[in-house]
Amino acid sequence: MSVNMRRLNAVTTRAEQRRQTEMRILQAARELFGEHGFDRTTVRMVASRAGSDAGLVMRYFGSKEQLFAQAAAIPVEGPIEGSPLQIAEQLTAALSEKLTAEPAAALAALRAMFSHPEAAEEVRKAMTAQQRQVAEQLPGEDALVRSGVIGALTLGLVISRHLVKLDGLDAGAEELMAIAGPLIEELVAGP
Amino acid sequence: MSVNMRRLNAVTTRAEQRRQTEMRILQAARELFGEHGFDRTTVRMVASRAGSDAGLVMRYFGSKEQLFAQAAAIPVEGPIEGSPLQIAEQLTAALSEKLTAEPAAALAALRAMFSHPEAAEEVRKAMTAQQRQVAEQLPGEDALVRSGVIGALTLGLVISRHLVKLDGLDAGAEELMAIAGPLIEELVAGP
DNA sequence: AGTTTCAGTCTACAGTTGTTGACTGAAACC
DNA sequence: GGTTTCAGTCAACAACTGTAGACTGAAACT
Repeated sequence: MSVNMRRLNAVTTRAEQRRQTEMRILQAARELFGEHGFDRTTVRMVASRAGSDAGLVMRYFGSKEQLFAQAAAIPVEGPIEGSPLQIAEQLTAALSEKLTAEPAAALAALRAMFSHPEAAEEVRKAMTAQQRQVAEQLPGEDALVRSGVIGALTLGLVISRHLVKLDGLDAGAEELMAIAGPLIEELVAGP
Repeated sequence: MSVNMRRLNAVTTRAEQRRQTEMRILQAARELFGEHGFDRTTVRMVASRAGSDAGLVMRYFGSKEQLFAQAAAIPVEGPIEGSPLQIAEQLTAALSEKLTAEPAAALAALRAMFSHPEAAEEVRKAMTAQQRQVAEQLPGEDALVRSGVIGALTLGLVISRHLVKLDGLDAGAEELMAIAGPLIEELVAGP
């Protein structure tokens, strides 16, 4: 009982304290990058919201770029496969989730895409990968174009709802899906 | 013949020289704002590409903000009206034009929208106005939502094509319209 | 011809930013 | 108990930015 034993009244050990601080910084970064984009978010702002210090942010994450990379990492989406009908179901389910989910992290990546070339490239890669995979399983000559339109529709809906806050798109997710769902089915089925 | 007569060998008068310089600056601003967004574009970059000087840009346009406002002004779109069939036609025509047109100015506005709050508000206003106007003429209970989805689809297509450069969306505008057109018709018609 | 205007250039300033390094105190170890 | 480690703080720097103002020379006017 030599190591790690002095945790009697100390509520948090040192390693855990650090982990918590890192998480607070990362969360603050996600929020701020999502609200103001990469360029308008300063390291000092992040540190301040996290109740921390700019120097510490640098030490823990290396640079603002690396902090951003961790904060706005695009979650990898599972493969979409099956019969056209199943594909349509999975696509609408994915869209529904994107419209419902807490938008902080996704917004950070989307915002950055418009001012931060590397982020744009990453979004492009993520979208292209999924789009290609879907296209392979769609019937028809213009499968790639149609799956591209599906991606565009998804992107447009997410941006219009969470970023532009367009009138009407603040409707319930079910109502939106009732309208967007058939469009996706139609795009999956082809002409 | 006292005024404006010394234009013998002088290829350009002074007033015209100035107008040309202003135009060069404005064009350079459009290009650079479109390529790099508002924050990543510096007044010096604009001046340099225009073969001019940063101080001069300030004197002519007042501030970087005002320069941007002029460079990225959103072109006012004509009203859309008529029978649902005519509306669908006008909407598809508008989309087709947005997919074909030179994207510099539009990109500047779009890029800025995600990092520049005032620009975001302006885009929101422009989109909302058109969307409301369209919604008024659509049948059905959920007209506003459907016209919102039309806006989202349009936005998503423009962004995916010009900014993300998504695979498949680099197809000819006709091919794209052959796919997107029916979707718009369906959204206009309602359930 | 002499004076005024003004397009264009150059220099400087004040504020902000990312980033670094020295310092401090308490927890972790022997 | 004494030493080491390390999370957290503070102050400073170098680069860059928007912006202002003084200056220059030639065109425009009388």
